[in-house]
Order: sequence, then structure tokens, then C-alpha cells
Amino acid sequence: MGNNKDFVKEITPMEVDFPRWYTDVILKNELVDYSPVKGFMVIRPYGYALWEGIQAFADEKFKATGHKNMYFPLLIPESLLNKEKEHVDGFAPEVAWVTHGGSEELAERLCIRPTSETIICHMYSKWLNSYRDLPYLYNQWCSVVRWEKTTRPFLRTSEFLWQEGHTLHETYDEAQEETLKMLDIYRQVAEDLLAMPVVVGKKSDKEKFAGAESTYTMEALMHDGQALQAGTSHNLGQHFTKAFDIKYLGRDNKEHYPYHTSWGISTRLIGGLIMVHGDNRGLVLPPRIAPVQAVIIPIAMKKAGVIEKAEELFMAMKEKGIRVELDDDTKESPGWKFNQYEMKGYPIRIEIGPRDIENNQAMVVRRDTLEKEVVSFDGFAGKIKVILESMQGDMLKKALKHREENTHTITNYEDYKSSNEAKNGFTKAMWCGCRECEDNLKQETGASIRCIPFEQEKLSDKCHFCDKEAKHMVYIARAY
RNA sequence: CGGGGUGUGGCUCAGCUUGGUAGAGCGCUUGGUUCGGGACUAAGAGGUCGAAGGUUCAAAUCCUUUCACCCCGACCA
Repeated sequence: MGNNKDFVKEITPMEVDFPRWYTDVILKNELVDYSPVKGFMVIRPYGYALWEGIQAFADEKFKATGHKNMYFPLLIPESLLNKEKEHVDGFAPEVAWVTHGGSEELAERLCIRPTSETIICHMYSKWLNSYRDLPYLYNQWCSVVRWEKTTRPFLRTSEFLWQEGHTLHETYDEAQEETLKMLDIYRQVAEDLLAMPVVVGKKSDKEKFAGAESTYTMEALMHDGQALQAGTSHNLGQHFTKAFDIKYLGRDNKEHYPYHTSWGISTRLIGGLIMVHGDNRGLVLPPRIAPVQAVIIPIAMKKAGVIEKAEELFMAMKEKGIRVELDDDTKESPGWKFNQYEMKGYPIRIEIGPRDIENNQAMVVRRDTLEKEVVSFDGFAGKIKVILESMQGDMLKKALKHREENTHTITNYEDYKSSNEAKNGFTKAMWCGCRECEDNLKQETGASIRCIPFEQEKLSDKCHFCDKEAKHMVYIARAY
């Protein structure tokens, strides 16, 4: 009962039941709550703050690379959705339809956007005239709806918040460059902001976006050994621009179809953040994304000088730009607060009591390692800043180490099929590139080809699944 | 859509087998004492037992139907 210090009361240990650990963490932390409609989640303030952090970081990078934000409507007429065949085939099974306006049945039903290529292309076709207008570099922050059968907060919900960038370019090469540039920004969001290491690469044809020429992805490994697609960037070629008749007059005074990209990251990243860093006490947030980076907990607040010193440190840290909170609530005991803030994943906790003040120091505890350290009041805020910075790097390293320890190299397919151990984590394998091998893998093991990484290694000349000549090294894993 | 599970104060659950008119712990409110790893105490507030129908003198409990949610698969960011 109370003497087990390894886990926070009411959070199921992850070794016991990982999915339950996950739901416990998000519900106890009040990141989300279930709404009356299945699959639709309420994102509560602490959860939304994480999304705002991701938005701020990504949006700044989008703007810095010349993109502007816009907003397109929620509803898309069925006729528009139907214009690109692969696209509609891919999305039709999961769109929600609006059939009535008030009590009147609509002449044409409207779909709630599952993604906005169609409506955006429709508008682009009206706007684009000349090569001088290109490139079109636009993005929108919005929510989309996909009627999912199985939903889990953040990881897969029927409605989710995301951003979708949609760009047009004069040449294929420019579009390709854009696709990879945005993927790299996503990699920065994952690695630099969320301390979540990712494998970047290309999707197989089976896994690519409906209507894309090629899809690029970043894949992260969760604590339970399953992969998570954390962001995608698509080179859409001219599939949509031709279907939507987007044309411009080129330098040669002839009409041309531009090349098109789209790219997105979503609130799913928050699920990844939780599952990469969390432990049995709850959330562990990297300092850069943490809504609160440090909390000061005064001990024995009524004793002379305690509150004053706590406030002084609070102000000093605030001035240094640290997102800091002072918990001077008298109702809860310090012990309760310690546990509470550990559950919430605040990177640093500062304990300050009469004994500390006598010694001109405070007790500083890091959330990632739970190490306690005595820090002198002299230059205190600066020292906290240094700790926060090193935590960010340490957390990325720790997650990277976990991924490396759980990345295997296939020896032969039969062994892989029969071993559950092998399926836990990423496995590198050689692949001939054919669809049949990919389908068999999925059916026989539940794992899929997550991506063809940019960083290739030659493990063998032969495909591990069929013995034909190998084309690529791929990462395979079971995925969320 | 298959397989499993759960619906009882805000939360976790007991009560159901064997019908008798609703409980505990936590949380919440107010006061006092506390405060270095989930404090103690006193007094309170709070529930048409998921919904509908049926059996019965009487239903949280038995029967029928239904709805919702969670977990595991297939589909997907």
C-alpha cells in the first residue's frame, strides 16, 4: 500500500498493463476527458497547453520558411471529395456526413473534412494564374474528423486537432524539396522540442497517403515497443492539381499543372510525448514543452522568512524566463504536493524550508532522474536554467538509448514470426519492395513496414521475406 | 464489425447469489491543529443505483430489451 514508492497511487504500473497506465496518466493529470460522443475527446487546460507549445514551436518554423496561415471551411461537398479517385477510396469509409440543414434535407450531402486537399485545391484552382504566383505556401490549424472504429485519447480520436500545410510549386524538384524540408521541421518538433527521437524515411506504397505520389514519415518508438507515426509529409505530384484543374501560365506562355505537397502533425504527438517519457509516477515532460518548468514548494510556510525567500526565488526565476510556479497553498502537505507534481511531470521541483534558508540553499529535484541536489541561493535562477537545459538533452539521449536497445536486426523471417520478443521494438530487415511480402508480414505477424529510412544499411542481398533481390532496408514494427 | 469487460454520490468500488426501500474509502465545504515524501481532527453537503419495460405487496438485486463506455483484434494520423 502506502510504502510502495515506485508508483503513484492510482496509476497502474506500465509493466502490468501499458494501455491502462496510459489512460490512467492522461485522466489523472486531467489532460483529456471523454465527451458524450464516442471518440470525441475534451482536451482540458493542461493537455491543451501541451498542444499550444507544439503549435508555437511549429508555427514559428513554418513562418520562418515562408508559409502563411489561412483557414478553409469545415464542410466539403461530396462532389469535390470525389474528384480524386484514390483519395476518395482511401477516405470515404471514414467520413462523417452532414445531410440536413435544419429540417431540410440537403440537395448534396456535405462531408466534414477528414483532410482538406479537395477544398483547398478547389480554391487554389480559382486563385492561381501565373508562375509568378508560385510557390503557394499555406498552412491551416484546424480539426478534422475521421470516423474511427477504435479510438484512444490523443493517439486516435474521431476528431483531432492538427495543422495541414498545402503548397504548390512550379517544378517537381521544388515540391520534393518542400516535402523533405517540412519533414525535417517535424523532426525538429519531435527531437528538439519533445525530446522524442524519430526515424525518418519514406512510406511504402501500401502505407502512403491516399492520392500521394510519395509519403514521408517520422516514426517514434514508444515505451511498450510499439511504433507511432508521429508526422507525415506528402509529395502529391500532380494528382490533385490535374483532378482539380489547377493551372497557371508558365514562363513559356503555356498552361501547366503545378506540383503539390501536403504535410501534417496532430495532437497525436502528445500521446507520443507521454508514451516516450512517462514512468510509473506519471508524466515526465521535457523542459521545453513543459507548461510549468519548475515549481517551488515552501515547507513550514508560517516560519519566519520562508514565504519571503520563496517569493524572491520565484521572481528571480521568472526574470530569467523560466516558467515557474509557487505553490503556497496551505491545505495540502508537502508530501502530497511532491507526488502531485511528479505525476504532472513538472521538470523541476524546488523545496525550500527553514533549514535551507539557514544554509543559504534549496533542495532541487529533477523529474527525469528523481535525483535530489542542494543548490545554493547564489545565482540560483541561472543554475536552474542550466539544469533545465541539460535535462532536455538528457531526456532525448535516454529515449534514444531506449530505441537503440529495442531496435533489432532480423536474422530470418521464420524466427521473427515465432518470436514475440522480436516484435517488441523496431526491426531492421531487407525488403524486395513487393506488395505481397508486405501483406504477408502484416497478416502473419501484425507488424508492418513503418518506413524505408533515409539512412540505409545493407544487411543482405536478399529480401528477408521472399528471398528475391532486396531493394531497401526497412524498419518493421507493430504500430499504434 | 468480431471477442472480452464494466455501468451504484465527483472518483474507486461494496451490496446483487438468497428482493425488504442505499453503504465504505477517497474527494468536496467549514473550523482548529499541522507542514523536509500522499497529515490529524470535528461538523457538514452530496445518489430517481446507465435507460425502458416486465414480475412482485416490495426491485440496485429477478426477467426482457436497449444504450453507453473501456480493453483486445481487423481499418486508419
